[in-house]
Amino acid sequence: MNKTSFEIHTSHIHNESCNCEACILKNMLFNHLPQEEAEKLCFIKKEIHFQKGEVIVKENDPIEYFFYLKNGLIKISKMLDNNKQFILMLARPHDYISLLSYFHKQHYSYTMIAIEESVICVFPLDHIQNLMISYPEFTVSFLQKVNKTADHLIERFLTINSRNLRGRIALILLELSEKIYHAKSFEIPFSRKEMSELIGMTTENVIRILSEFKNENIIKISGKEIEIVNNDKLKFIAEHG
Amino acid sequence: MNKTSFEIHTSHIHNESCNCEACILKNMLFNHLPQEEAEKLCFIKKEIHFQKGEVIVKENDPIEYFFYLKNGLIKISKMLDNNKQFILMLARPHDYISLLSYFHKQHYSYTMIAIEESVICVFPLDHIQNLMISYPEFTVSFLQKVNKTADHLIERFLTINSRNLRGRIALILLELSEKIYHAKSFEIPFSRKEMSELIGMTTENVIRILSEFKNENIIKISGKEIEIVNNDKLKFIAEHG
DNA sequence: CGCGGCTTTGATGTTCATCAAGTAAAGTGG
DNA sequence: CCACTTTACTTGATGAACATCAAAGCCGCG
Repeated sequence: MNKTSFEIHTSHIHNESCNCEACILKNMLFNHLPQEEAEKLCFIKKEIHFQKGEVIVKENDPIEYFFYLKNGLIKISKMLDNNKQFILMLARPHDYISLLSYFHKQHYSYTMIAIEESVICVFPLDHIQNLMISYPEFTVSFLQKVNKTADHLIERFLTINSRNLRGRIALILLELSEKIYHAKSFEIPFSRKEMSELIGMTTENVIRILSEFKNENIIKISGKEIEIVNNDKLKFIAEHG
Repeated sequence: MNKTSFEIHTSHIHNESCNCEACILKNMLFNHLPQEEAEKLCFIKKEIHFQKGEVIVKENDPIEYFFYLKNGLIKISKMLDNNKQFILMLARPHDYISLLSYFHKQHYSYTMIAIEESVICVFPLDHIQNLMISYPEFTVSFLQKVNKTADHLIERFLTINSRNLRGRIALILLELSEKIYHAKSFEIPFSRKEMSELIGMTTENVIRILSEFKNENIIKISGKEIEIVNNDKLKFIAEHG
């Protein structure tokens, strides 16, 4: 509980040859570092693999590394006072989700859990901090990323909060379809309970509304397999619901 | 509408002698600048005064200046899709609220309105940006501030959202009493309508619950004058309500 | 086979928004 | 300063949205 999950899961670490050009160099953040620093980073980094459901970091874990999501999908959540989880957002590669907690606290404010098989790249925290002092443009681009992530998170929160339950379910289905899977048919990557945590409602009502949508021929659904049949209607519900 | 309020209100600008030692030097942010840069900033800055209710910046205004709140109290809000305002947070001096929008967008994400007589200090944006490149520690301290503000905002949002209406009213009354005025008796700095926007409920219910608290001898209230009589009970409601 | 966790549906009750209507307060123009 | 208008505040009645409770089916696992 008071150690990072990184250490718990060291068996997952893969030390690979430095083949991250495709990742790092495409990345606007690292564009602000000279070639040699980028290569050094690439050499230093460790890749850690997580299976679906594995905890990457826990709320209140000490921050000991800097990391970012190379590929996969994770959920970022926070415990509420009533002992319920609330999922703040889903994060994909290049969302720089780790940034939200860094640099002003010693401990993570949020829990991050892989909801699909994911790979994160881990760097020594002090190395990144030194780079930030040496290359101010690098730091500024961090700042931009943090602001963008925070804005997105607040926007999402406000949007979900101003919708009724049907609207919320519609929103999350569209998010999965458009932002994550880019497809009308996909497998919902979480349980009904997780889905309820993602949008702040009860599990029963998630199920009820999914059934409604099914009966209204807006979706086809069986277990976690879902197909969006009437996309326009779903969009209408998401906006006006 | 497409100009910043700063320009609309130029009559408010006061060019004063540089007497901001008490403000800037006490400030951890500016500790990362050399003396001469801090003095230059102090000389460049313009102070702008706002009366209660005046708009400082509007959502979607272009960001043309860097500013921070020297003294006073402001509310930061955002328009929801249903055309209702939601107040994200109250900000006091040194909250660096302006930071939330900077550096990744050309326009403000939020509206900021003075709810008490307030003074902001305004700097040319490019000057600050140049300082950020020249003094990385300064930039890092910005990053810390932004993260802290974002964390606080999210925390507040989640807390309010997991309470029933009585709990929300109790929370905001305690926030005013403990964080803003440091007193059991104070004048509520906003209307019942604004209060409802601050905690996401209807005006009618704000009034209803204030009346309930009055009848239960938890508070004395008359117009905007309020006195917290039973602080423990209010705290209980805020935590368990 | 039996147990626990996840899912589903139905019945019930609470919480809260909405509507309506009236009072108080505050600004406006003559 | 007073009549007038507008805005803020207050209370009650009603209904809708949603949580909670209860019960049963399903499925994987030991």
